[in-house]
Amino acid sequence: MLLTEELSGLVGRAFAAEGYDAALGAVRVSDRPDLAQFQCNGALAAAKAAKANPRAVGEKIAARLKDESMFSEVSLAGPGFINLTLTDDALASRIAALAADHRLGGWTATAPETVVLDYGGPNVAKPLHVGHLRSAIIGECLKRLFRFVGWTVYGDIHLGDWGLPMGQLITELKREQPSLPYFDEAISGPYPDASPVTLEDLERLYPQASAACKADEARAAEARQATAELQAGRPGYRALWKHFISVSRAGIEREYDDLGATFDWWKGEADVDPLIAPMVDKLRAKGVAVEDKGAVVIRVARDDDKKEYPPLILYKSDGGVMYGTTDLATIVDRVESVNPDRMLYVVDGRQRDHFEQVFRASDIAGIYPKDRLEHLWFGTMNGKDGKPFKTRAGGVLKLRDLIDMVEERAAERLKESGFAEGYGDDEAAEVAHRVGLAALKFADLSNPRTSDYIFDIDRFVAFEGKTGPYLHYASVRVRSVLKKAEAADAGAPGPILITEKEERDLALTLLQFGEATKDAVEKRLPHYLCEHAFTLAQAFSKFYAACRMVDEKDDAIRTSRLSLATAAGRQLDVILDVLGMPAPEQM
RNA sequence: GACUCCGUAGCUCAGCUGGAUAGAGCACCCGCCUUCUAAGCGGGCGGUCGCAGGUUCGAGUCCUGCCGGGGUCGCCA
Repeated sequence: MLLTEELSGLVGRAFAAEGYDAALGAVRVSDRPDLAQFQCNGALAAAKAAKANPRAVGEKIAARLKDESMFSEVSLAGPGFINLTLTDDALASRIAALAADHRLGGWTATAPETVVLDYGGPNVAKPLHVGHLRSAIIGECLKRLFRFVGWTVYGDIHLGDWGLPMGQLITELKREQPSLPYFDEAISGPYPDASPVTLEDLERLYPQASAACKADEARAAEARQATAELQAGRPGYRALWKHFISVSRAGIEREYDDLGATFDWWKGEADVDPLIAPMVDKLRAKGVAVEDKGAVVIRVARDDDKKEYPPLILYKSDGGVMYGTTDLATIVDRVESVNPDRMLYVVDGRQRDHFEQVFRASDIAGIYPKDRLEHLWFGTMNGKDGKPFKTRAGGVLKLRDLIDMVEERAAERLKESGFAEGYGDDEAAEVAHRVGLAALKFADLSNPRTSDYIFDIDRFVAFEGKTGPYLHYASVRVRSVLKKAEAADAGAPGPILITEKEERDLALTLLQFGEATKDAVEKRLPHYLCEHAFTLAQAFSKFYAACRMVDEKDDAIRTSRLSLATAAGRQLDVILDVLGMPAPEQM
């Protein structure tokens, strides 16, 4: 049980004994650490409801708590805050339990769920750019976090391989190499096994095609036509399209691998293509899908809507499908395959209206209830000027280049600081990779998911203060000092004995891990976990600066500190693993 | 125009169901390596919480209006 839950239960019983709602006993970490470790504000709420004096209510509750042996102090302050401070013995016994737990006090879901987590969402032929960063990083972290608390998670990359860009690629290639057999309607296969394009070709063709279609309506129409024919099953286009996907996927896989993002499913929009026709037929029969202006749609607007929700288009008037169609069919697919308790989408907030449409459509169609579909949207990534991020040259920054930049900077810092002395080239590169990636990930994850995001290179390569590398540094120092202790035969970690303020603060921080994981899971907000990780690293750093370990003469104090350091290091490493940014062995 | 997210220290941001003296990090200034990694630790400077009303014993937090910015608004994804 979480410490705050244990305390809330205790205080809640005191409220109940005085005839109040036990829920008023909610205890949380104190806002005023100078006054107490924990606080309960329930007396204020109780007094409000009962029209009584809050201090009088507080006095009665406090009086009932004074006998509890785990408190060293129970007091009433201000308008009616109940302040609680634990005895060092009570803290020590709870740290002992935490250290014995292989999850270091992490929260365990009371009702574990099975969920599909949809994140990543890269598109065929488009190299990943900074815009893909957040979905990958947040999604990967949520996947690990949910698993950590006991959920079953299927991570699906949901590859964009079925829309208009495919038709644009086809028509663009046709202009360059019109003699390829894929374009000859007289030929229906077999087609060559070798791809007519390389990854570099695709990355050149797509922007070319995209620009051409924007500038020339005839080209756009041509691409739409090709898309519709591809989706209708034209053999040459299908064969060509398969090459696009396999060539593209290899590159995409490599990039996610560098980011440390892995997926259980590599499904694409096209995988649900066979489900679309039967799905739409069924919905037409039910009267859910209707014809409108030549298209087939599901109307999702409600009378009490504040804004106008356009219908979800299943078939365009040219017969092609849209991403809303594949999104809906993907829900069908997920219900049929694993029938999860929930489906979660880690996608940019600019698509909120779209998901609202899809979720409503799913609900109306009876495919899957809306209240189990969640769009875990994240903020828009802007440049320093508040406008959509662009490089100095005005283009998009490739993810690959960003990662290289950060790792180079990490390597430089490693050299400057003299940390890399004695490391082989391989290890130095590995350290730079881990530290650089942590800088990148922590800079992203430590913002609340829903906040808009100022993309700032300088922030990503800053390794001081509240950063990923700071967490790594703390982790490495724990390892290092424990190694030194072992070499000096300083004894095994012993019973917890709290004497110094820094020890007490570290213990209290360690005990807050459970709440941090619970908050992060329930709100689907990784930054709660980041906040805790930083507080923990800070508490350890202060402890490290104030409390000697290896050469502390008092045996009991020394071995206790080794225990505290061990617990702190293990908890930090568990968190770094969940955040997807494991620390190097040394740095 | 409608809807939506947002406006907190010089900069980037926290602030949980309204509660005590609004917190971090960076930047700036001062101090700390003959002792376990100074990517660290301690101290200082810095805020009319966009503006104006309202609800409340109590508002950065809730309500209304205004100002300023981002985003979305049927056959792109």
